[in-house]
Amino acid sequence: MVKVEDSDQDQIIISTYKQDGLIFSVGISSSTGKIMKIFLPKKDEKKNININSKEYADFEVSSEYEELAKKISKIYAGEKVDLNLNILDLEVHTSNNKSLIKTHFMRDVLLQTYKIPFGEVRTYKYIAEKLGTVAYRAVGTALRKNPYPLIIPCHRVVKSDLTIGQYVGGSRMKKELLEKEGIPIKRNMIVKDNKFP
DNA sequence: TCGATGGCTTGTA
DNA sequence: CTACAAGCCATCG
Repeated sequence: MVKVEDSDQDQIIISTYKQDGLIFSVGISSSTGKIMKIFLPKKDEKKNININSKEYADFEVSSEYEELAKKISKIYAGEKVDLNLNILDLEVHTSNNKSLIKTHFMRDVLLQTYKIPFGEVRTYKYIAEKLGTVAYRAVGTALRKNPYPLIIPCHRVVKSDLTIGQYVGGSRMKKELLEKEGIPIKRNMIVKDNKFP
């Protein structure tokens, strides 16, 4: 039986925006126009391109979505930016395509995380319980692979003891993101207030 | 397919 | 307070 691997390998358009010495980039599917990947800011431009070429077989750099990349930089800066979910590709793809959502569990985790309001946090346990499971740890594993950091605010998910927890961009970046949203943190611990569920 | 591995949680010392 | 073990479950190779 012959398996066709590259039937849905469409072209990815990469747009970037530079701000304060940081490079923000976003990958859009040329066929659907939806976001396939948000890259956390990088300092090194060459590194940025290397990641793209490693990730995608076929991509081109274009300024077409520069405004979108700019919006993402604003989220990083701590501004409250509303971006609708329908600009993201949230379909479940069981193929071995990279940077896509492969399971319903992962999709559910991402959707639940999206609901966390600006300036608030929830725990991994909370997300799991909302999904009716005790797979606390698997929630973390799913968020680790979040293709849309900042838009899907996985930085707002913290540990049950209220310490920050891990983050793909490093726990320092996670802490800074939370502080920029006005969440009080002492050492590595969220200071509990009435915004906590 | 199955064991190893994780952005976790809880209990115990 | 810290440290560590056991439990849990989705994912990966």
